[in-house]
Amino acid sequence: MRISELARQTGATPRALRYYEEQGLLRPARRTSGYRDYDRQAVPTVRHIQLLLSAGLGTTAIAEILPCVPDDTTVLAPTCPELLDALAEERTRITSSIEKLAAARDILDRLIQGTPDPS
DNA sequence: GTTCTTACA
DNA sequence: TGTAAGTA
Repeated sequence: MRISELARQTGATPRALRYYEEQGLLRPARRTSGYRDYDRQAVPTVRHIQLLLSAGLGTTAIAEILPCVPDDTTVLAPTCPELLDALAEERTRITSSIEKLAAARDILDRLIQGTPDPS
């Protein structure tokens, strides 16, 4: 199928699909016309990419995880240790971000309420 | 008409 | 990422 068809089936814009390819997330074949030619597997693969993206993972992390996922998989289940490691690392990063944001929020709370800061 | 690449805001 | 330009 061509790019617009894959876009229709996944909700991703053609722009995003080309970007995924640029990031090494998709490797569509090429027609003699130069048009990208995606196979059916591309649909679930793009859905996996979207899921991982919404989980906060970057394209580089996803590029490492994708090869661990059987392309015919419906639900993304941990298949190889690399996948678990990558997800665990991302979770650590997210936890760290949450802590920093919470600290920033606390500071704002004190400023808003005019409470003297603990230092 | 659709897609491609490149480039800019 | 959206969009415009100039092609194939």
